[in-house]
Amino acid sequence: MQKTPVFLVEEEETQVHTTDSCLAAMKAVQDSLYVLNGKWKLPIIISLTFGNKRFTEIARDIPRITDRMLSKELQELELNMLVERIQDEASPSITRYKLTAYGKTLDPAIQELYKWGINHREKIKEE
Amino acid sequence: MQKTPVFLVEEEETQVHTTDSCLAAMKAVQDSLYVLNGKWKLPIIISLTFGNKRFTEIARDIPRITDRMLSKELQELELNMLVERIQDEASPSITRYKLTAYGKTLDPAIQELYKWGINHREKIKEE
DNA sequence: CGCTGTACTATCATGAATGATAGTGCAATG
DNA sequence: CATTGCACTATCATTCATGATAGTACAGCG
Repeated sequence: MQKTPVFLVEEEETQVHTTDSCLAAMKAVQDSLYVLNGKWKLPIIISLTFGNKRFTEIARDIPRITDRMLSKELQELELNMLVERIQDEASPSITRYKLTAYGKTLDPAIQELYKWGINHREKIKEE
Repeated sequence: MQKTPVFLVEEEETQVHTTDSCLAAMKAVQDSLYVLNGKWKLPIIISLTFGNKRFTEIARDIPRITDRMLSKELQELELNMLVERIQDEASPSITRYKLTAYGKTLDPAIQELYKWGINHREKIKEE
């Protein structure tokens, strides 16, 4: 069995060939976070998992968000095809936002972050 | 079969009682992100999932990170009990960092972010 | 017609996060 | 014993994300 040429010392096992897959993992995760970056993207997405919403409805869902931020983040989410702007057919002056199918693929990740957050809050309380 | 009281359907239904669980979800997710915030926390954690490492080893794993940032982030991760600083018993001048058991509980979330990141990169390539 | 609500955009200010650079004390190494 | 590597810390500069505030165009409503 040939080992790939790593820096080693002591228990070689500790360090064997970390870097490739490690780097790949870091990159992938950073790709995700890049799309979700900023303070408000996930709150917005979460708000929209509860139904299609109008601008002000989202704003009301998310404490302390400003119009400027909501507008900006929605645009970025649209660019990344996570969120879609839709016009009401009946009254076209009404705009709504909805999660795209692609946006919904974030659900498993959000679920995990949700679970961990809940758990973490518990843990903190115990101290 | 009783349904939990959810929103659904146009008009009033769209907004019925979203806010409570929605807010809870947002908060939990934000709790998670609060702990993982910054550019480097997840890369560090990922690096450490590949084995206990010394300061410079982690630094080498993560392109472009500076000593200052690595040091700072490691401290925060320690404070949050995700990472542990350990002294080698044989040669106590050697410091290593390891993921705590608690730190490992982040794994499912990281896995999902990883999967999504991979998938997203594919999607982008297709365009 | 005036008022309120919606869905924004524009401008400016600020603070926090990060980067760049330098320096420290200690250990091991040749 | 000089040099290199390790594991940091300190200081300063800069950028970027966010916040604060104001303003716009359009619509529906009474």
